[in-house]
Amino acid sequence: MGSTATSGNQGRTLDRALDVLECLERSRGPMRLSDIARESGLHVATTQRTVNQLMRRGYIQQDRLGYSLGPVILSLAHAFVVNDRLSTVATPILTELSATTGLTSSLFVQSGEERILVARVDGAEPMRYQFPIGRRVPLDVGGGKVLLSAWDEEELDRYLSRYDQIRLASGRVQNADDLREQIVRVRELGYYLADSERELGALSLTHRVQDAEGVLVAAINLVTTAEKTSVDQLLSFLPELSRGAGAIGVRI
Amino acid sequence: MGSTATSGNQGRTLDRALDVLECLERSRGPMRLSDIARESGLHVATTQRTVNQLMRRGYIQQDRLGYSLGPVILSLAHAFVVNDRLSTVATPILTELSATTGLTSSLFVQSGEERILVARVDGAEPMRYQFPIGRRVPLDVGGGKVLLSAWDEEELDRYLSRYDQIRLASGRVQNADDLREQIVRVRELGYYLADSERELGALSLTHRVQDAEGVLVAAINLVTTAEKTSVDQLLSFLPELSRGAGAIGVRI
DNA sequence: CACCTACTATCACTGGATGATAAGTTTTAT
DNA sequence: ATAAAACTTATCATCCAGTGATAGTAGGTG
Repeated sequence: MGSTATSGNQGRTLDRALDVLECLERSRGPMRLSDIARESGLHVATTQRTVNQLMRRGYIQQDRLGYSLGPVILSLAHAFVVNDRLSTVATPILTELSATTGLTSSLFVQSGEERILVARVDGAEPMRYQFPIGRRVPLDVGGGKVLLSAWDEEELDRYLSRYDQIRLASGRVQNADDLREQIVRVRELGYYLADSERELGALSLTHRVQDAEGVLVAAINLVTTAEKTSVDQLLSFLPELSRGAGAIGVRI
Repeated sequence: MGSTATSGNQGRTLDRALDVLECLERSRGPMRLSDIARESGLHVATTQRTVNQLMRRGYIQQDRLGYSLGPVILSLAHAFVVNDRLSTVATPILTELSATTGLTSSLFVQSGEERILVARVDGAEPMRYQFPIGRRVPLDVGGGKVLLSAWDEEELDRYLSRYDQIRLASGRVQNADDLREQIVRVRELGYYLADSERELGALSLTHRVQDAEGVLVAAINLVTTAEKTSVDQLLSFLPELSRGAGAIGVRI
């Protein structure tokens, strides 16, 4: 509920419209108007106007069961895919990385306090469950910490001070201090190894991607399972992973 | 310029924001702030506010070269793909259609005065150039006429009365009368055959998709080239195409 | 160093967004 | 079949957020 918007109360209209869109994004299956209103904390009349405006533009569609995202989203996504420098640069490098390691490799970027998977190349034998492109994951789990490690102290402090309150309820095992410790280690090493963190037996090795000026722009990782790959084996791919990250960095 | 928005002057803010997004959608490569302002006909200050709001939310990203669509678009698109009833229902049917015919089959829906490709399954030997998923095409070219054929007279009249003025400039061969004639024929037959209409040697056979109540919800087509398939051969697939359309229709 | 361009910040004004209310419509229950 | 419950659309006075002219700042170029 309430979601991200209305910080300070400026740019309300647009923020609310985006709230509505992301409401539908999170929902699986169509939503009724009143569902959207409740979920996003808006007045029904406001929701109705917003939804209709988005519908007129094709960002939302309506059927008997309710409202859902519309086909124009696909048009935007296509434009993103063909234009985005980072993902187009990264894809061939991920392909090579997956070829040499036999594992699934992927690239994700930060967006707010989440990371978004923008490219993925499957390994020799794809895993039973792969993150789909476009998937959003919070920054505090798994390889997201690589992105957090680039935050300046002030931002990080603010984030961590909120962290315990917000995340304890949603069932995180780690607390703010654990997280800070992990972030510090990532800063030293430049990579992060996640062992059964998100799912039992899931392994991932994540490395930061920096541009020519040294600013963090993304992260790439190799993901596998404990059955297929040992931790040591995975770590042995670190040079390849690091080289891949460097190759992406210089090309943007 | 000016684009779709500001019809009547209501819901301005949101419409303008969407204009900005679609501005970036059309552009290949990043745009400067002033480019966006000029292209969308907005004041620079307004553009700046809008762009920053969209950027805060991840719908737009900025690099040295300018602004472009952001990764959140991918998240929305992923949600659309997994939720959209029509495209998920259609895909297996398109797969079967492509298997039996050996041709590329696709599904598109109407959005405003354009159609959007929402699903595609490649044939045995994919063509050199395929429409990508998310591609927008005006309704008056090729199989789009199948969607136009479902418009009621009043809407169609208004559309056709604008047609000559708007489209003659953008190099269409057909005029409003030609178009009306073609639409009438589609209404009788239920399908449309496009022969070298968009590109020389390109052939496509498009059939309407109606739901249980008989309202048009989409169109499916088979697309091929003159070298690979004769017009008669393509027309011989009409029963399969029609059956596929029916199968989609009843499942939604 | 001066010039140009791109972007950001400020602020008074005003018109569009807002939300309470009510009417209309569809779906569900009895 | 009828009632009722839920969902959606329409109306409108109030007021605040969006607007855009202006000015200021940063970054790059000749």
